[in-house]
Amino acid sequence: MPRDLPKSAATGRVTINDLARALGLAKGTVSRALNGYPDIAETTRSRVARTAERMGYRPLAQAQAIRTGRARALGLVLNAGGDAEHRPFLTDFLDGISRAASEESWSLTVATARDVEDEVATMARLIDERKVDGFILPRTRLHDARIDLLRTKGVPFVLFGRTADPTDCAWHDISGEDAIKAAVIRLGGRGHRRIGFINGAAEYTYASLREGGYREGLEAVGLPFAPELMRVGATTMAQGETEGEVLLDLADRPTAIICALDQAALGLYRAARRRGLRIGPDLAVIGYDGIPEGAHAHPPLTTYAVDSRAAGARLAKLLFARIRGTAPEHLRELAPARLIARGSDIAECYPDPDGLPDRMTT
Amino acid sequence: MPRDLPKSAATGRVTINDLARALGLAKGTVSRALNGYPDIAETTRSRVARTAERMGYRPLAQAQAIRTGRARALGLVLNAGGDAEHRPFLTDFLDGISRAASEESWSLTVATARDVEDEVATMARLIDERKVDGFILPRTRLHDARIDLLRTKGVPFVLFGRTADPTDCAWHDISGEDAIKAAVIRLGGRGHRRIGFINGAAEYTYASLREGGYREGLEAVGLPFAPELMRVGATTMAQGETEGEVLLDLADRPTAIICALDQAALGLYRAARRRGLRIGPDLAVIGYDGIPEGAHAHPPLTTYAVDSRAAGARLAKLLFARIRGTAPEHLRELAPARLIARGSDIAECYPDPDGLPDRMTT
DNA sequence: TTTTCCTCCGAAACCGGTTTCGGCAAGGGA
DNA sequence: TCCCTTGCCGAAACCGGTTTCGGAGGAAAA
Repeated sequence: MPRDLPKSAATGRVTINDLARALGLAKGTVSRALNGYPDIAETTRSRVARTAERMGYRPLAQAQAIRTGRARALGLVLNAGGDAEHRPFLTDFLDGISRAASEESWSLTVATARDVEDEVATMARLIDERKVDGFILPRTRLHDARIDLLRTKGVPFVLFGRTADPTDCAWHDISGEDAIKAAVIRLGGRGHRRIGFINGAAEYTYASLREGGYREGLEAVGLPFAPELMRVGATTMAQGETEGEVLLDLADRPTAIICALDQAALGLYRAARRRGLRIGPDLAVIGYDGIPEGAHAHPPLTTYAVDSRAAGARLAKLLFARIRGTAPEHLRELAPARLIARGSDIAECYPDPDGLPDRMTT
Repeated sequence: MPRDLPKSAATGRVTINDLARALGLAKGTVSRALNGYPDIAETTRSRVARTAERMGYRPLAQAQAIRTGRARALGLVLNAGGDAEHRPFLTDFLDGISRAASEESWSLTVATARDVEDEVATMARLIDERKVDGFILPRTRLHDARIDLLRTKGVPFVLFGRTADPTDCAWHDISGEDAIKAAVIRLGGRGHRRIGFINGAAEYTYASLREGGYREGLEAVGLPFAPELMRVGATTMAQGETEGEVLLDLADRPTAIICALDQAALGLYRAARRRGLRIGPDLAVIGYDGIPEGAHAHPPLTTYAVDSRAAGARLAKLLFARIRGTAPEHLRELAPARLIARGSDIAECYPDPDGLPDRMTT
C-alpha cells in the first residue's frame, strides 16, 4: 500500500487536504475535479476519483454546506399531536424517502410538532439553522400555514397531497378521488342504490377531494347525492364505529358504505356486527389505505391500497428536482391507488373458516 | 430600530460577523461570550446575549460542526426490512426523541435499512460524513453488529433494549421480564395451572429476557416449566394466530396464555374464537405493548403498556450525557411497563355490548 | 518566428463559525 | 514607584471544504 498517510492525525478522517497531498495537487484542484468542473483534464479527474475512492475520502457535508449553502438534508416535520394514531405506514414512508435520499448521499432530518403553530415554528428553526435544504409536507390542508411559511422564506418544498392554492407548489399525491369514484361505480354496478360514505378529517385536502370523488361516482351511476348518507371526521376505528352506527340506524339504511380510511372501515365492521348485519351479504364495505389488518378481517376488507414507500421515494426525487431549480409546475404527479378486491363488498357470504360462531374478537 | 443591518446581504441570515459589527466587538469575542468562556466580562456577555436575541441570531450548525466536530444531530437507523409491520408507536417514539433534542437545539437524522448489514453500512456512512454525533439503537439483539461498529469507531450510542455484552453500553429499556413475570403470578394467583407463553422474535434480546420472566413467574407460583407451553417467533397477528392454534390444540391445553406482543394476542383471539373458546371464561389472555387496538378488542385486552414517547425522550437525554462524556455505566435505566387491567384475563364473561352474535369482525 | 488562444492547474480568498495567543490596562502588593 | 497579576478583549489561525482569478505552457494561427 502506497504512502497515503497521514490522514489528518487527530480525527482519523481523510480530508481533502490529505487527498491533495497524496496526489501532489492543490486542494482547490481536487475539489473541482471531484465536482466536475470543466477546467480539469480528464486524466486528472479520473486519477483523483480513483485515489479518492481508494483512500475512502468522503466530503464532510457540513463543510460543503457552509460555502454552498446546501446541507444535503431533506426535512420532514411530523405532526405528533392529538389523533396521531392513524399513520399506519410511517416506516414504509420513511424508508422510501431515506432510500432515495441516500442514493444521492443526502440524509433525512425528522422533527415532530404538536399542532400547526408548532409545525411552523419547528420548520422555521430548521430553516434558520440551515439544517435542511427543503421540506416534504405530509397531510396537506386546503389552507396550510406551512406552505405560506415556505413560500415567503423561499425554501423548496414538495407536498404529499394537494392544497387550495397551488402557486409555487410541487406535489405527489395519490388520487383518492378516483379510487372513491371507482368504488361507487363498482358498488352501483352491483345494484346498490343506497351507498354511504364515511370521510376522514375535514381540514385535510384529501377529504374534500374524496368527497368530490364520491359525488362524481354517484353521478356516474345515476344516483342522487343524499346528505344523510355522508359522514365526516372518522380517522380511527372508534370514530368509524360511531359514524357507522349513525348510517346503519338510518330509517332507509345504506346497503353499501365506502370508508375514506381502512381504520374507519374496521370500526364500521363492529357497528354492523352489533346490529346483526353480515358484512358482504347485508352490507358491502370498501375501504381505502390498504392497512395489513384489513387482510385479516372477517371478511377480508376490499380496499384501495396506497404504496407509501413508493410515494416517499417519489417525493424525495421531486424535492431534489425542486431544489435544483426545476419549476414546480413540472413537478406535479398523481398516482392511482390500487384496488385490492377481497370479500367485504360481495354478496356471497364469506365462508367462516370453520363455521363456529364468532364471539370474541377484535 | 437601531442600525443592525446589513445582515449579510446575500442570504438574509444574520451571521456572527453582523453581530460583531453591530456590537463593535471582534467576532471571536462574540463567539466566546455566546459560549460561556470565562474570560468575558459579565456586562459584555449579557450585552451580546441581548443583541443576539434581538437580531435573531442563530449560529449555523454546520459552521460550528466543522470546527467542534459536533453536528448537533442524533442518529436513528430504522430497520425497514421484512416484518417491519410491528412498530406500532413509531410516531410517539420519534416525538419523544425529537422533542428532547429540540430542547437543546439538536436535531434528529433518520435513516432506514433493509437488514443488519445495511444497517451497519448506513451507520458507517453517517459517521464518515459526520452527520450525527451519536446513535440511538432500537431493537437490540443479543449479539449486535451495530454495537460492534460503534464500539470500534468510538462513536457514542445508547440502546433501546439490552445486549449480551454490556461493555461501553448505555441503555434505557422497559422491563418486559418483570411484566411477564407479574402476568404469570397474576394468572397463577387466580388458579391457572397451565399457563402458556407466546414469545416474540428470538434474535432480539427482549425475547430471551421475557422468557426469563416467564420462567421466574412459574417458579414464583410453584409451577413447572413445560416446554410445550411455550412458543417463539410471533410478532404479527397472523403468527400469533398460528402459534395460538398450536397451544390450543394441545391435548392438555393451557387455560391462560401470555403473549409477548399485543399483536400476537389479537391473533390468538381469532384462534380461540375459531375453536369456540371464549376469551376470559375459557381462556385468559394477557398481552404486552399497549397498542390502541387492544382497548377495542372483545373483550378488551389486558396488557402491559409501554410509553414509547417517554422512552424516546429518556434515550435522547442519555445520549446527550453520553456524548458529553458521562461514563456508560452511569447511564443505564430500566423502566417498568404499566399494567392495564381489562377484561381478557378475568373469568367473568365479558358482556357483549348488545348480545348479538359476533360473526363479522377483524 | 511571433502572436494568440486554449487548456489546465496553483494560489488565495472565502464561508461562518471556534479557539489560541498575546497584549493592554487596571489593580494589588511590596 | 515599580513590578507582577489578573481581567478582558482583539487579532489571527484554523476547521474542511468551494470558488475565483490569474498565469504557465503548449498548440494553433498569422
